[in-house]
Amino acid sequence: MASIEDVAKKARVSVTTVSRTLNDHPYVSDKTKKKIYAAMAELDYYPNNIAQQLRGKASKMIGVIISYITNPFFAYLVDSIETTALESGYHLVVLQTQGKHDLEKFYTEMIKKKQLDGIIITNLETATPEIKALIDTGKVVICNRYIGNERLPVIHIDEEEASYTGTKYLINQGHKQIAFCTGNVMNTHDRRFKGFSKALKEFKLDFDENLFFEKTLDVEDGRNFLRWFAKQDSIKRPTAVFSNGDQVAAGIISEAHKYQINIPEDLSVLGFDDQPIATLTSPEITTIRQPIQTMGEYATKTLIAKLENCPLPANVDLKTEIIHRESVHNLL
Amino acid sequence: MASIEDVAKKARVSVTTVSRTLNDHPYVSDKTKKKIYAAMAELDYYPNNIAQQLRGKASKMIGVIISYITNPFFAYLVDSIETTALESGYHLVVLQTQGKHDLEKFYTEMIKKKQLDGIIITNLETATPEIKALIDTGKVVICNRYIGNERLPVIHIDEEEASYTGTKYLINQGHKQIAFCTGNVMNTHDRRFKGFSKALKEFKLDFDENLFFEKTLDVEDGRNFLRWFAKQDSIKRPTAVFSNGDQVAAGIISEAHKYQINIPEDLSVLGFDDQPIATLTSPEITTIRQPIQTMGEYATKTLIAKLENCPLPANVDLKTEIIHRESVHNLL
DNA sequence: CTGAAAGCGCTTACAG
DNA sequence: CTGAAAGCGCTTACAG
Repeated sequence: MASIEDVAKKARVSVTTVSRTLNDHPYVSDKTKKKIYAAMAELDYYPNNIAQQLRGKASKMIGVIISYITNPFFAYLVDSIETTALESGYHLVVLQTQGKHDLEKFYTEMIKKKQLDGIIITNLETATPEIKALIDTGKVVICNRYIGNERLPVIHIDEEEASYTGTKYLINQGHKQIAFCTGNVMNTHDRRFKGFSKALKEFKLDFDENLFFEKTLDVEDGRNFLRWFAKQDSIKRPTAVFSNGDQVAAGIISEAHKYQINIPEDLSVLGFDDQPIATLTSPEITTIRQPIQTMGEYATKTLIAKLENCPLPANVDLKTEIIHRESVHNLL
Repeated sequence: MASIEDVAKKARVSVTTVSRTLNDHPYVSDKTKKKIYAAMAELDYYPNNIAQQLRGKASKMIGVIISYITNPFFAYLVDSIETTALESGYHLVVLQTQGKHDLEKFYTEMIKKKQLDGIIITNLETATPEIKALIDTGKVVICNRYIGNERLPVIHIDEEEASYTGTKYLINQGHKQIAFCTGNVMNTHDRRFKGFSKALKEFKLDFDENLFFEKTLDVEDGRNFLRWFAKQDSIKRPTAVFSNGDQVAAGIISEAHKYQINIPEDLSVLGFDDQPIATLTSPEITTIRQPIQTMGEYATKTLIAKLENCPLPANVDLKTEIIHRESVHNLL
């Protein structure tokens, strides 16, 4: 690989001048520039980005920590982050934890090793002092969710409001026994559960603990829910389920076909996210749309602004919205 | 940020000794090591990976060029590549072209700039001399597909065989008018089309050009196909469609509900890939399973072996298989 | 407009 | 077992 020195020799100038040409420094004569460009082309020269970084240039690489890229929610989030990052000249490293949360520490150390300029963490599990320090230096931004109970700046939708509105919608359709699925374990800090409880309370409905489902995240969890449902006495069955995402909803709907359970007549299913799958099942999924793209874009712009000490992007409203399709039945 | 020199000073040894400790060099006394570790901890020292790279260490970053991460096929491929790479200590940079193939050049230049050790290209469009040179140096591996007609080493399934077998299966179920969807434009080098034609010829069936559908890639393209189908006279309609992936198949099936067209009675749909969506539609999709995970793993191991001058991994058989579900009707 | 030289933070051949 | 010094390929303050 040709180095800047090779170029300098071939063009019969100093490395300083070559470097200046590379960096569009004003004080290089056109004649010299031409010579240098010719030499570069001849040698197929590309500046060694590593050497540039050692001289203080940013790596222009940011990371995103996610659980699974195969989860469409994250695929869409990563898409939006990658696209936004590229616009500012950054490349994106995908860091999957696959549920192993000890990898979070390993990944964030990449900042200290200078491999990465910054990181976007989605669904932070625990805020270690290291991560908090990194947040303070502006090299880490949290997006989507933070499970712990400390106050931390997180870019997210209003989970409580979304879930409150969704639950109220179900209640207004005449549902009184509503199952609730969460991706976490039971946790009073869970914002979606808070919104759910608030709506219930408002309508003086009791919450039945047997209708609470923990760690319900993907298609298979949805299928399992339906299998549980099928086993219940018809009187004890919930009439609706607040599923924790369209993947879960799709699993419920698909499995229902096998048990001759009619969706939505026997069970109304409310999704979350509004992923493409929501229009591919039969019936299609009524769901709470989440502005994934805007969220990813805003998180990325915030991180890059912090990295470059620029003014932060204007606040955006991460509004959610109920998309009415076919999986919720009106009992009234 | 503390540097190796800071550590050396604090531990009262030379930087050489610190470096040796860092790299598990044998000739450092335990006593010295202890002092050094203590100093490192106190200073929260992390070796600057950039400086290490400038001294010849690999960046341990590889890239993968894909069109869209939101396409589940690529999400699964990237998942498998990332997981395999991490096992060898490599991190993965996701490089989306989003259809803009001029980005391929920009991305491969990251190798020359030393930002990336190597790259896996999926669906290479055109093999420029630069890319061919990179393949020769072992820094680029092509995975999945190469559209051009030069002979290039590509890690892929036997597309022709898969498509031949799938088509024969449809014919054996009594189908004679079979529509064919491809992601590309009409191209006699298209392996799937070759396999399709071969099966047709074998059974002395004519291919109807009107049943050939170009650039059919995603859910929306599937919906469009169904809309076209619904408009045809029943006699002119194909009885089956070789869709170019489960996304397309899912779009067809979903749209069929809206047009009162029964799948598979009115139209048999054969998918490709065997993605999770294949069990979520109603009816579920009969499809040709593709070993995406094995393919990603093998491509990654091959690239890393080449980068590290190790023996290449043993050849694996990337076998495809028809998964029988509900979307193909037996006419006999 | 141009160049010599220091230095970014490491590793390693050489010397002890 | 330990250390002084060169050098990886750049950029930049300084001098001209």
